[in-house]
Amino acid sequence: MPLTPQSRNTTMTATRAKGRVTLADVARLAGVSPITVSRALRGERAVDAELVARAKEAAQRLGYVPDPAARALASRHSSHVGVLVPMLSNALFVDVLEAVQRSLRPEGFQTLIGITHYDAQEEEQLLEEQLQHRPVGLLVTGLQQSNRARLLIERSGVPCIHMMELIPPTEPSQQRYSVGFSQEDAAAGMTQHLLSRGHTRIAFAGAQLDARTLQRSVGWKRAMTQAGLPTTALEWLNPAASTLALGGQIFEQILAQSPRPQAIFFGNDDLAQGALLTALRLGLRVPHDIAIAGFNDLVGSAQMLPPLTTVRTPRSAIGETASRMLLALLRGEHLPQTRMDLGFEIVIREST
Amino acid sequence: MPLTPQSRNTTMTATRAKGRVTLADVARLAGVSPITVSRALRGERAVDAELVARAKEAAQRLGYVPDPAARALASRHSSHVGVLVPMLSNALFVDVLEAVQRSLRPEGFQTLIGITHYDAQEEEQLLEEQLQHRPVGLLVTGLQQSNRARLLIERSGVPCIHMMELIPPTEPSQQRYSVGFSQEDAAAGMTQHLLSRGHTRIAFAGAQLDARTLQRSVGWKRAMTQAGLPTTALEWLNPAASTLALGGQIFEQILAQSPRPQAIFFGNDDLAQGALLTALRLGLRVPHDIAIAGFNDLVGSAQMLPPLTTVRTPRSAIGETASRMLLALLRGEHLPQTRMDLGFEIVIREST
DNA sequence: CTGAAAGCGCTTACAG
DNA sequence: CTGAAAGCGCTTACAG
Repeated sequence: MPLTPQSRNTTMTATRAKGRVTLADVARLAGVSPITVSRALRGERAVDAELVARAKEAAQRLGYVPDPAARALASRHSSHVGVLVPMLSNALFVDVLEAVQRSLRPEGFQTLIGITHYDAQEEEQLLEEQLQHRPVGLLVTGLQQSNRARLLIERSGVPCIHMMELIPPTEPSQQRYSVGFSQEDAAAGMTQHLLSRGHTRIAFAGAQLDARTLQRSVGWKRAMTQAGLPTTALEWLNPAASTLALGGQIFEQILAQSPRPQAIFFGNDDLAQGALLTALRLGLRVPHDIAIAGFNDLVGSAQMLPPLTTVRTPRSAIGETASRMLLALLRGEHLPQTRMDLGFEIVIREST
Repeated sequence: MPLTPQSRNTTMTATRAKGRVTLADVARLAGVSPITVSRALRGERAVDAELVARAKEAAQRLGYVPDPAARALASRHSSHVGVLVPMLSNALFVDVLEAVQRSLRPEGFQTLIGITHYDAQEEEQLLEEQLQHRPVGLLVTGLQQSNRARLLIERSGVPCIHMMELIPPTEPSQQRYSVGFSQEDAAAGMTQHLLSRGHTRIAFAGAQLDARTLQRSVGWKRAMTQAGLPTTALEWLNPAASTLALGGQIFEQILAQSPRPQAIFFGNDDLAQGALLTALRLGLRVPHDIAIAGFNDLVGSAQMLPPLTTVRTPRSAIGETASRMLLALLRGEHLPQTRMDLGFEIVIREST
């Protein structure tokens, strides 16, 4: 007779069929009621220390593992946290995700990762799917959710932390949390650095044209205007995805313009890296012939030729802080700050 | 009186409290039993066409959404698929993940992503966590799981597809599925290309030293040996993570050796890219002074100076095929092939 | 501080 | 082809 899962059960008497060790099994062994075991294992207070010890030992002995589905059904919420990021090919978000998982996993939460591809429709769809799983929390990128998405979040009652951007201090802070930095200030800061080098014709080139890239262009424009400089014909916006190859193309387009800008500030490092490589190919000397700056300090930027001046953004800290805020919220704590500005750093290397 | 979730319920009469629309609500509206609605909605056969229509309409009208937790509890399996990848900072796996999600989401499956950091212990841990969620399937990277991990998978009875590497044809194909290509053959192929260029001192440089990198070194060695060439003092293995910066360092180390190799085959593109940039900095002409080849055809390799010769690996196809195999398995289909060789392509650009 | 009862929202056998 | 019963494995009120 083959040893099927069924036949195996015949050898087990006290424990239930199906193989799985349940709370009832643990309770029986510990000599207490299942509810007490449940409370003991979850560390709920108001359980006698000795019973806790007995329950834990019994659970250990039987190799008991709580069933997340049963738990979710009974408690009306799962151990999932939904995370929405635009795209993993942007290394930025890989760092955010890493930090989120590193913070959430030890606390027993599973991350549900949704990739929106910078598409509000898809984000809405993903949100809907994630919400079906009754997550305990939501970590979303940016503030530009569609109206329906916003409504879905609100009505779900699930706490939501927005990452990367900051909710304007003017907004009445009602349940909306954000962790990030001012994209606009960071871009203005980089522009000021370029201005301090004596450049006056500073171009801004952005791709993808997501909200954050646009905010960076606003920061650039602000710094230019404050310096009394024109920005006309210096802004290069391309809706295509941000890549090395596109950076090279945009760079060549800009070079064809006359008068040629003295510096180009790219809205993301991959564009700047592509420009740097193209400059090398064309025999242009950076920064002597033209200065190049990037944004985000992505992998490879320090290895470029010359090494790229860029803005270092705190994405790991953002992922970690967002997770910590969520965790605090789940413990029922009140957050002293609903808006966490983690700042940025201008990293001056040799390309400017 | 404030409108709390509780008080809101008083306005609803027919439907249940708690707000959530349940199967029972749909059944009531459709005038059939809940089981019939359940079967109709899941597309289970053996339900009268008219009742199916009525059930679906009622579900639609009420905005019914099945509860995954209840479903999982009753059916003993969730809608989750566990996916294990080593690291997202290796762009390779971002492509795999993209493809997996693109294939699985439309079928109603949620992806549980675990990042192992190339650590067998962590993989084991992640596996254990994922298995608690009773996934319907597992997609894991490579074949080198720890014994305990292997046991966990086996005993769970959850179908598992291994990605990237191929299970040796000699292994009795019992329940183990694999999709990938021969890392060894691919490396041997690249080495042959280098040999065809007339090089005889061809070095191999690998980092991270995961199983696949090591298989590539074996392929390189095989091709060299077959060509009657020595490999002594030509193999450079570094356990550190594979990065542009490390590639540059290894490159300089190799250059210090004499006689200097005529070509270097890097086990991953990021290393090769770092070498290329360092060559540029040192004023070495590639491939004239030294030829450089990579592996994987990662983003940026085509933009390098000179563009990098490399092996294009079918990671999107791997993710997609693995998903499709899993889907077929879940439908109870028998897979004609338990081992899918998706091949590779030697992409010759200007660096060799 | 502890427990008996009820129920979370589905699906799985089992009848008919 | 359809349904009444039972149960999946927990936790939430509610008592004591």
